[in-house]
Amino acid sequence: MPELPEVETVKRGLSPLLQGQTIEQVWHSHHNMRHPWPEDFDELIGLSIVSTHRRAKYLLLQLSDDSHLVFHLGMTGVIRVLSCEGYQLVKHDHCLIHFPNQQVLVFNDPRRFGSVVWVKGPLEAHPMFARLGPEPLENEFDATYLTQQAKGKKTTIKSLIMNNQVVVGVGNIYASEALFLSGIHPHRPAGRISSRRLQGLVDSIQHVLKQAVDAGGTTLKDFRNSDGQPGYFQQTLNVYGREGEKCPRCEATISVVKTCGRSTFLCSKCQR
DNA sequence: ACATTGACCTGGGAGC
DNA sequence: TGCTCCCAGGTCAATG
Repeated sequence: MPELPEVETVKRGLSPLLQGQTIEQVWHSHHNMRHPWPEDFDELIGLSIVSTHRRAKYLLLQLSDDSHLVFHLGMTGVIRVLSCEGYQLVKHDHCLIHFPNQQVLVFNDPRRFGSVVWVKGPLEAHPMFARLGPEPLENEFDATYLTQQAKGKKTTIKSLIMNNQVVVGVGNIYASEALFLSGIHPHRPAGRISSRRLQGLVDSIQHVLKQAVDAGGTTLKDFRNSDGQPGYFQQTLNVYGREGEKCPRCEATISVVKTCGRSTFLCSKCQR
């Protein structure tokens, strides 16, 4: 289940394999993904990949005509670059991109929450990107900003930090973890938290995301990086998926509650 | 305008 | 063993 650190890990793995490669052949399945397949997909042929980037949970391939091929991994998407010699399609393969060096990019996604979109204009003008908030690891995301975003909001703090218009890349796992680290109860109304505590939350979000990036992402069920290797961050999760275990800070028991339809793990003694 | 819920989709695990 | 049910969660449309 890729969040920001997982997509960043994939990007770092793919970058040296893709940079400078020219697209020689493309194929996509006829299954519906989150977005329809580009009708002119074949016109990718002949373009080359200038650089790879990440914005929020989107993986961006900048092409030689200044367009971007955008991948979203959804919940279960995996992108790998393999030798195309003798490569045979496996179940849930949805997109192949062949390169002249006998390598092929393979996008496999069992649940089809992911997508591949070809954006030809400026990214920030595309509806998918137009309303995205700042990157959590960049300077724009700080206590002043979060305090301003939280002001007057009745929604829960967990819902606020998972809102892409407020800040991108914080999914269910890292939201639970950051709220634990900063001692804030996930159900607390966002507008009723002091800016001092929001500063702590910003620090926690950045800390947990940096740690996870350094560990190569979290592996829960599905995530594999571009080498097919799992991430190692799950070994350092404090509360996520640990219902019934003891809080690492106090001796209370970790519980799970539902917030906006998502499981939220917390220590109700440490988090107020 | 803001806040919350449901739909999308499949595989895996629990329970019987 | 095999069946059914439920859950996982990112995003956005629909609803409150």
